[in-house]
Amino acid sequence: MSKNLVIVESPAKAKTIEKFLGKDYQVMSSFGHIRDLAEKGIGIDFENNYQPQYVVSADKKKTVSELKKASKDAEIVWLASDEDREGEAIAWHLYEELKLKKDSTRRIVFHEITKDAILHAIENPRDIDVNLVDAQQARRVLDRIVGFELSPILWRKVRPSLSAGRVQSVAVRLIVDREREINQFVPEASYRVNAVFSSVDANGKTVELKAELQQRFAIKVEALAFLETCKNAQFSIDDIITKPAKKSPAPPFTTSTLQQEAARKLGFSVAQTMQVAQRLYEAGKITYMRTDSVNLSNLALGASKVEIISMAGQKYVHIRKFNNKTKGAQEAHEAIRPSYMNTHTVEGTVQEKRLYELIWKRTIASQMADAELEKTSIYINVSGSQHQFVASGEVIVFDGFLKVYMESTDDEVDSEKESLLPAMKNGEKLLTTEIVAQERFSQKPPRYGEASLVRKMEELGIGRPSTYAPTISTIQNRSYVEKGDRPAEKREYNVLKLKVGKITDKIKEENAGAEKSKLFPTDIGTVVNDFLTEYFPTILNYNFTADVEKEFDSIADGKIKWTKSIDKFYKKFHPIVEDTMKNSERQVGERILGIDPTSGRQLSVKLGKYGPLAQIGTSEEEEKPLFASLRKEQSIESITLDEALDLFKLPRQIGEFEGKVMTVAIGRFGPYIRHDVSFYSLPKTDDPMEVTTERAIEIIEEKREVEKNRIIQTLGENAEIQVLNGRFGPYFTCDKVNYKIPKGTDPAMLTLERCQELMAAQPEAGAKKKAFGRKAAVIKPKAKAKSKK
DNA sequence: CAGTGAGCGAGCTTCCGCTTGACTT
Repeated sequence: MSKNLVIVESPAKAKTIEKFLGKDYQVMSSFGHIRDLAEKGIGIDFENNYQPQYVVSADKKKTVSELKKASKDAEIVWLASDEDREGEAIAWHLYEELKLKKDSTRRIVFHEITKDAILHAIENPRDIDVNLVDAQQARRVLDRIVGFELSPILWRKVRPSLSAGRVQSVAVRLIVDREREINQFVPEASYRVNAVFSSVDANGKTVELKAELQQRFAIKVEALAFLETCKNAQFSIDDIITKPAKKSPAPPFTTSTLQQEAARKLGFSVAQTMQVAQRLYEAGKITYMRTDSVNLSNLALGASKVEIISMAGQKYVHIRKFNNKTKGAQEAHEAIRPSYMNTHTVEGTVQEKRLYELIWKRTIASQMADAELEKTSIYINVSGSQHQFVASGEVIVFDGFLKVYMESTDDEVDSEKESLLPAMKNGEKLLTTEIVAQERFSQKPPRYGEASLVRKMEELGIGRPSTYAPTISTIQNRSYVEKGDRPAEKREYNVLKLKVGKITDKIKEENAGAEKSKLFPTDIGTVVNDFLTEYFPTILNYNFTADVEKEFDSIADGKIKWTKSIDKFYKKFHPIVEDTMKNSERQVGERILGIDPTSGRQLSVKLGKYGPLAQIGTSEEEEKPLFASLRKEQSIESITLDEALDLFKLPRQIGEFEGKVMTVAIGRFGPYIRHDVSFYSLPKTDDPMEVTTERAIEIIEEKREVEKNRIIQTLGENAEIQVLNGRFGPYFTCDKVNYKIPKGTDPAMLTLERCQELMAAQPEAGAKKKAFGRKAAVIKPKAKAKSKK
């Protein structure tokens, strides 16, 4: 039996620390928080000064009893949870729940998992910081009050099972607000002028120089006038300016920056990044992945230096300490870095390899020298005009950290890469090959993706490293926002070109504004957001979290009692909750679009029981209203009267075939043709409003042809085995279970025996389920009930 | 797998932050 019990939050951490401390120390993990407010009801005693009702969570019962047992046997219990608000609370909950004694309990903290740091911590124990614990209790109770009082309002006024909270509701607001900005955005056009100049260099060779006019023209007439002056103008170099410049590396990764870079460079979703990082962490390959700190341990700095020297040389080393600038950062851990800097690559899945490599490069680069550049600008005069062209180029004099890593940006890639410029002299005369004035449009604000939303949240101090990924999932699970693509829109632009003394004027077409995997607000998200912002502007304010954080800081500093702080909030908040519950209307987000010209009745859109719908007439009128669902890509907010009217043109009869009527309509799975009792999906290329009788018959016959070819052969006495052509290629089916056919086997040549072999080799799905179900039943009774069905 | 849209009204849903597994097509 060990004399000392050390309790940390994470089991992987426990394993590492145990190695440092030797056999007198047993290290166990609490797996995070061990208890929380009661799940049933609100879990706060409002009659008794907001007394929190704590309960050991169901999944922590086992952990707690194990810890209790070990703590009884130990002489000293060392509470080594993280040094932040949550960590302090974990230590306190452990102290309370394990019924520890003050004399035999020590609170210790360390920011990095190194032997020195841990030994140092053991030598410098302290007491539990009660004020910091109280700040956490205030945070916890506030979040419970906000979440559990707002959500029921939504159940009543909008739809059951919805949710609201300090973090998620503001995250949704960011997306709704951005969507409105985009909808209201009016692109501004201007003319950008580019020229290609030529000259002869010292060796008599012709060289080219591309330059852009420093000013843009707002209107076509001005651009044309400028090109006119260029017709007979002289072009000469006015000045050449060369300036040194430098680029510095980005700091090492935090959770948020790792999520952003993995999204940009590897295309990972936020959740995927965290899963892969978790595996690397558990394998001991990287430090903890949920952190807001950019700090590196001295050990890591030293190891980085060694690596950089052996890889690139001493002059590439530049050891830096980065400062954290993010709001509310609590810095309980190090930045995310490789555990061993001399491990350049790891074994594992492709994803693990790629993420590790990213982390390694980012860490190493952060300790490397600045890149030194030389920026050159050549200014070119145009006789008869005060405007100047400028050509700019950039040369890397010393690559520094760029040798290993370059941070990506969200901005569209600037297509004109700056590069080396030809050698030229002041006053040199230039000839033009062509000058082009091209109409350009200002860009609308980009929609948020998962990672860029996380970045914005971090900037506002909303959410924590451990909650970014879950919050992003929650707002999608509640259908407040959806991840989706928007195709590019065709846009015309004007090009004026001056070449060999002649100006041509053309209209060209471009595709602009395509977006992939971005977050779009749904109608329900918009309705919920508008409702909450109207009635609870304080909570929905982007600064609400930052404001309450200040309050929590005061509590942590001992300046104010946590119950007093909560009381002040609750006394203002709760009456609004009651009032809203009683006096607000049911929220359907109705918009009246205008009058249906054929019936003269009102046309409106709103949220219905099964989603957004358009409605002709009102329920007060004698004649019943007509209804039509909105299409998936339409929204209450942006649909126009004409678009809504079109919805009522379906279902549409499109003639007869084999004596039966064909109708075209749009269902849950998109546009389809209905003929007799069968349904035929319309290919994407066919517009349901345009489909002709002939085309419909063609589609029906095509589908029948495919159906006919579906069965390759049947086997067995009662034809119980069918070899079929499916969406993913040939397969065979028996007893409603599908089986794969190995590559290289001709499906038409399959024999009954071979099929039976394959069936034996691929165990039946039902049997598998049963086995899992029984195993699960021991731990979770619910899983058993599920698998029986 | 493709038509809905009013309604008896039971009993359910929900927050944010710490941490890992357990389950599965």
